[in-house]
Amino acid sequence: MAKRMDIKTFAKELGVSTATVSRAFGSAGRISEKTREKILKAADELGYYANYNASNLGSKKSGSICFFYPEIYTEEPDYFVSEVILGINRNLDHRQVFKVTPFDENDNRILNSCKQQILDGRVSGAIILSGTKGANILASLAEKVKIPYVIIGRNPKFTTNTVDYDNEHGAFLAGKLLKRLGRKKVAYISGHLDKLKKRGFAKGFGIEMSELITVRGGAGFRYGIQAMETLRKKYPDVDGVLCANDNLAIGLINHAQKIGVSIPKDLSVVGFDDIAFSKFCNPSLSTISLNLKELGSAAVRLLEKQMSGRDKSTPAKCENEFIQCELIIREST
Amino acid sequence: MAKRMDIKTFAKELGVSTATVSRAFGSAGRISEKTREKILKAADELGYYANYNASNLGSKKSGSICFFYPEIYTEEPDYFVSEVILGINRNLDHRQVFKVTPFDENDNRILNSCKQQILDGRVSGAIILSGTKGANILASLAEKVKIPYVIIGRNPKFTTNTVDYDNEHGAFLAGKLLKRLGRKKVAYISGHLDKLKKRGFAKGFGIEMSELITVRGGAGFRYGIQAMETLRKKYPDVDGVLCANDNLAIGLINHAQKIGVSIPKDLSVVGFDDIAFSKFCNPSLSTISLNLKELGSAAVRLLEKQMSGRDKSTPAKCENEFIQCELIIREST
DNA sequence: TTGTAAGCGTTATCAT
DNA sequence: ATGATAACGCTTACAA
Repeated sequence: MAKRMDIKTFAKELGVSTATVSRAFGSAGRISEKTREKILKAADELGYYANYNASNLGSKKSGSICFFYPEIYTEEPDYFVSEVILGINRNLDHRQVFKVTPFDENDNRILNSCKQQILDGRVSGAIILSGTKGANILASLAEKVKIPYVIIGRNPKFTTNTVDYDNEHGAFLAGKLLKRLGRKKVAYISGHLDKLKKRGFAKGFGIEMSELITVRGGAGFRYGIQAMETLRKKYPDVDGVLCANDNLAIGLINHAQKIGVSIPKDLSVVGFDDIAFSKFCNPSLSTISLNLKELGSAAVRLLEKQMSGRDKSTPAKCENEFIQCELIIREST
Repeated sequence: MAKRMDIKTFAKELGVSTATVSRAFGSAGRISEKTREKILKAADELGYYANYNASNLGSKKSGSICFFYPEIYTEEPDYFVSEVILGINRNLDHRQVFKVTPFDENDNRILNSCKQQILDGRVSGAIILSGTKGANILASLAEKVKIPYVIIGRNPKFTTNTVDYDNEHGAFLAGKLLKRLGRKKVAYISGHLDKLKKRGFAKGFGIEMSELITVRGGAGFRYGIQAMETLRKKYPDVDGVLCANDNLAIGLINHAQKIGVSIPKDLSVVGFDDIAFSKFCNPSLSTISLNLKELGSAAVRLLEKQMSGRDKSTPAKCENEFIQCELIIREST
């Protein structure tokens, strides 16, 4: 890094003290509007900026807002996450620095690096996408070091500061829909957070969970293709499916069309998440909308509530936000 | 933040000096393997971590690798960017902290915040997605403060440390394809970085640029729908299009099908970028592949070359990387 | 409202 | 190989 002007030489240049300069940039007052303006103007001209690390060290304040999420897609971008990020970004005060950090469940080096970020003061607020062990570890850590954090997704270990949505109810709606459409035999294509989805789906369709056919899916289009293959070979009489996520559904539909299975005539397909693409596939995808962007927005609201209503030692505990699932009926059912 | 153990008390606890503790975590040697191990073990047990800001301040080293990109999609996630990020993430040494920072061309507050991040030492290496004024500003800044940076995309103002790809040639391939398919009249649906694409497209199809019909598109599905409307109303005889990006193409195809235009019979559609989804639409999308992930990987390679082969005051100038465009023929042509 | 100076928790320089 | 200590560049009592 190039050497930059420091506060001392800048202050000397202006004939004021370093304290005054510092105050000009802060929001604590204790400075006349006139000198503040003078200093800000001079800073702009002379190119003075406070050193970030020094500033944080001095004030004992720290870092940026950080979004931690498990990286489960490796070949394709995770559209779910992309849209949540969109929601976060749009609602975050843009003076806040926002950092996006994927972590790999199975790579301890990466997970440790995330842990350390929380521990060493780089993160002043964390948004954590739930659903994996790693997420739990990070959330516990945030709790322990008492930084504001919010968890997206239900998590039995954390009952406060979460943004929740009801996978079970969403899947229930899907099951009910397929029943109403007169489908005879349904299957669930698994992926992520399957337990609740299966339960809801079976209930909605009016069968026991034990009767529900489950086909292994995954995360990403290709798993949808595989699942469709399995379906054809092992369960040719299935005429309705719920997929654990939209990508899976899109891959499945794609392959169905290739092998001459007509959607929705032969097979009704319901996705999960409602990513932006779902509206633009052909056939467009019926799906359970999780209101992804709203999920991100709510997380930010919760985080900011904690950061503001806060005695300096402990972040406030906030009530949870709840995001309603919706059934979006399009052409694939 | 909760108060944590600092290096002094930790060192005292162990009966060593703070310097020794510091060395145990660093890589500069000057410490016996035995004491290092002892210290690392104790740190783990007692929960000691170096404070990030203090550490950076002391060493005059700074921050993280940062990816700056202009946020042009607001309603939908930017899939182009998502895939580039994937490429970056996969190739970055995971000890590096990676920060993703969208900026808004038109919001000076955000742009300033980015500038400040570069200036105040938070960023130790920048990857900048080119194509906008803001990108130029940030790149100039990086150049000025002498941090390693790489620019993705051609930029006449920066002739070194760039990862380049040839939009013009890609579009040329698209034009040639449509010609070969016997299409009579083509149009270009605009979006981003249009000039070179138009030139290449016209050349490939064998017409003058002035003869090329251009329909206003944008970024995002919805603009594809609009463009298809325009096409129908104003240019019903167009039988082949190149869209500036895949989203545009997908939206266009979607609407075409709704209004009874058969793809590719009535209209051949070529996209640009080759996002993951293009393979899974129906019809699947013929497109110019920019090898998005490879773009990210190359950027990291270049950045690391600068950071390693570096005398301490100035990052090395590195040769550019060049990523080949490819024509991917699928069902939409 | 402003200045002085004591931290903030490291790293790096010199000794030893 | 280790220890003492002066930076590092800022913030914030405390004084004026």
